[in-house]
Amino acid sequence: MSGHKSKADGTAPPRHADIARDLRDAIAAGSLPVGSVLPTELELCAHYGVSRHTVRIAIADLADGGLVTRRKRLGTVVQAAQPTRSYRQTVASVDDLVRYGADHVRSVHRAGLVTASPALAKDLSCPAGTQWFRVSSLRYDRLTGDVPLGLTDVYVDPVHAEVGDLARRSPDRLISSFVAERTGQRIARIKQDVTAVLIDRRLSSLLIAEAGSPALRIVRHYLDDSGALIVGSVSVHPASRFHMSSSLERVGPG
Amino acid sequence: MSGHKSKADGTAPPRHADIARDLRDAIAAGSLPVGSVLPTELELCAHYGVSRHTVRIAIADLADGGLVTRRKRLGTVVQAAQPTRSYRQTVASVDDLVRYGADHVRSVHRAGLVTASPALAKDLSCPAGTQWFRVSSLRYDRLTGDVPLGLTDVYVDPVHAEVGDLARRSPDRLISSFVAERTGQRIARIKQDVTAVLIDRRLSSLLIAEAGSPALRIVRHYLDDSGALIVGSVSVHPASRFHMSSSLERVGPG
DNA sequence: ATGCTAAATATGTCCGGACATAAAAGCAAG
DNA sequence: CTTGCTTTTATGTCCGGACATATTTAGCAT
Repeated sequence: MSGHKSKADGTAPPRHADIARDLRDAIAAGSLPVGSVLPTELELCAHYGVSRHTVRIAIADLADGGLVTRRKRLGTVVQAAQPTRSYRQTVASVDDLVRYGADHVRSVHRAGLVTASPALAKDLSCPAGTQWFRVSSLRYDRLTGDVPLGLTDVYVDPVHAEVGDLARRSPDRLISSFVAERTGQRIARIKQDVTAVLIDRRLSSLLIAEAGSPALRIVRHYLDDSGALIVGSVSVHPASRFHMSSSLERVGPG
Repeated sequence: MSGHKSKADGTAPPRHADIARDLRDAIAAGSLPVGSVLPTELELCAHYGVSRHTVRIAIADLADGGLVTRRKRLGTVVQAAQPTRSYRQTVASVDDLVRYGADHVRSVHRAGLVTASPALAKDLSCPAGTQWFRVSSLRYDRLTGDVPLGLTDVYVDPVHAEVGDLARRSPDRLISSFVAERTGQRIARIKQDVTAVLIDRRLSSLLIAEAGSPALRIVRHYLDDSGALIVGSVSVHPASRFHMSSSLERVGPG
């Protein structure tokens, strides 16, 4: 151990950082390709001449960066070849994501079973003909309240049809959170797709907006840990009343 | 220690998680307010009857969530009362943010000095009448190349007017990165605002898209560490050729 | 009162050991 | 060949000890 006291000159990194960097380089260089299993903790201890504690800290760093995942018996599996995280957008909740605040309220317009048309099937990445329970709601600003900010269709498995009533009774809460509660599933990932559309004649009367005027159309998939779709949603917001703001900050080294 | 074997029934969380939750609750409840110092590691060991290792894991969890920061001699200081980071969107680079990949190329359409109109002043959060050097570029898909994916106006301080030539010579690189390099400033934060517009007559010929058709309009501010605007940009993308996809994943506890 | 130095304090790194847990692999029986 | 049980394997939790490091505090000299 006395050899390691030489780091007392203040210029040497901790051992675990060296090991993490070594492993990170090996992954990036392809010698530990995506899908491969890292040497076991004990093998790495032998290889680097360090304690298991030190190896674990190093690997935890890789896991935090999303490069590897760890499973008992199977080992430590490479998930990604690059630490890809240089900018980060953080939101506290799904509410923040959709830019609704405390002054917005939802009004359920209609709810019921629907069969996925080819267009809806494309939105929800499901087979055409799939049955969904749809809750359509208009979103208003609580203070002004006169015209809707947007219309959102939320799609859930028909076994959760009771969320229609729950949504009516709790207009301040998102439907996706009701479903997550009732199923015990956790929303682990949200995929979002934004595009621009023209408001058609059907939406124009609902949204009290001129047909042909521009709107943002946002499709969201709320996914659980295994990647299964828990809830889908399709929102349309007249451009004049709604925009999406976000902020990304740099993390890690430049 | 034998009392702790009772967690072998599979239902009890690890001890470090209980301690982290306790501390998190105390912080949220205000008994450990922002700016205060947590009990020392050794005090927490005595209080919870656990080893220092266990306490450190618990506090590391709080530190990862941004609730506390740790300093030698001073101790562990509460930074925030709420864990604000539940979902995270990560992008590797500014290129990824704007959804341009290796198969897209930029063609400079025009470059020159402009004076900020009230509308532009609103976009760039600057006083009307401010002078900017503007570089207008069309973005094409390298493979298909026939119609533009969008038009982007980038605004920089006129002292950096040479980026116009740089942009012409390196059509694969973002102008914001040129500016950052030349000024030695680092893009620390990117603010983005997305809305929907109709393509007007001027843009329709540039973008080879029908006037009145929908498009995404994206305003971005590239900010340095002090929050100063380094570069502004305004992009318009016909909806039929461009959409914004993003993915947010859950971090930290449910 | 000011400045410098040494001591004290709280966190950071690392070691090694023991046991728990999840899950893959192996083996035996039907 | 399939099923069920046991063993083995790799990670996860936790203990306790030792030394290093950054930095504040206390003490002393001018």
